[in-house]
Amino acid sequence: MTPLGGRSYDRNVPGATQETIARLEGQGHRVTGSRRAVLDAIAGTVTPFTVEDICLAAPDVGRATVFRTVKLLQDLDVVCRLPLGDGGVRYQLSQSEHHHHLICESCGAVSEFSDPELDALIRRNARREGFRLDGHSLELYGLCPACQPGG
Amino acid sequence: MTPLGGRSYDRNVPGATQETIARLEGQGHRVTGSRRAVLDAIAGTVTPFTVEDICLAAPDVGRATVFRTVKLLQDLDVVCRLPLGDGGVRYQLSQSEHHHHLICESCGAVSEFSDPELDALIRRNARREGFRLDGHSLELYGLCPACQPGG
DNA sequence: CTACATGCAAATTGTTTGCATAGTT
DNA sequence: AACTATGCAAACAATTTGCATGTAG
Repeated sequence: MTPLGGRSYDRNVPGATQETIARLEGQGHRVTGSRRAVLDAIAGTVTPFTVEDICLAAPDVGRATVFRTVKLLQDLDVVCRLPLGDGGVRYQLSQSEHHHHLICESCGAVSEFSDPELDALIRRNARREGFRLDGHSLELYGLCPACQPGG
Repeated sequence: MTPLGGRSYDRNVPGATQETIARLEGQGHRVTGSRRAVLDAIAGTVTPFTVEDICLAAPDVGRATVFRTVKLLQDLDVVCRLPLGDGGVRYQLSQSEHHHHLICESCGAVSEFSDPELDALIRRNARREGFRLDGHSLELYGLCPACQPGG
């Protein structure tokens, strides 16, 4: 993937779309208008996004196609599914580095952070239980600075 | 769904049902036959369970009531929802201590662990980002000992 | 007796599939 | 031209809701 050394949150990098298109071609998938539209929608979305977000951002693409495309992107490891605590299904670009989510229960904002020390500790716990770790997800729920009383 | 063998946290403790009934009464909720049946079903289930599991174990209780009861138990903090990677929804008794989940992507087994050091690190990250932390969820995905090649 | 709980079925919501057609390569 | 992808609608699956009836307190 694009070696974006970029910021942790806000918008997805524009280059990601181009690179994904290259990957589609490389794997023998066709680069269609619908797929471009979905990729653009994803690139313009604050992570993490829902299928609904994409449908709104790419209104000319049918729902079924959005679902099919998101699934395809999952298979290509371009996006990954994010199991949120509220049961809602979200996706986000699979980024090179691990990050976790801070979810504001008041305004719904999602920001990200990463902490190598935390990841190391997680790996250690998995090892202790005899698990072969493939991935993990960590979400913190609370109030963002702007939503705190007196903040 | 393959039960996870040989661990200490396989079955739910019998006392939990009685305690939950006491809590229901204490909060002004009625203790009905359906609710008892659902609680018994949960008590007899290997964690984590699905709504379907309960419907099978308590066939005389209508589906809607099972959903309503599980939601009530969530509100009472008797059970908690588990966001699994495959999108399936499971629940389990909220255990006394804070814990995290190890989810086997092969057999679906879910085991638990807790690590105060990890929790402390999580709190520190939230503080650094200015978040007022209310809760968090952490799931690790991988292969359990039994499902590892050569394991 | 009164209000809350239940069951059933209809209504929602979220996701997948069948099929004829449009679009890529 | 060959074959894949799309859109639409119907099919599904999971969960919620309206309402008349049952029942715990």
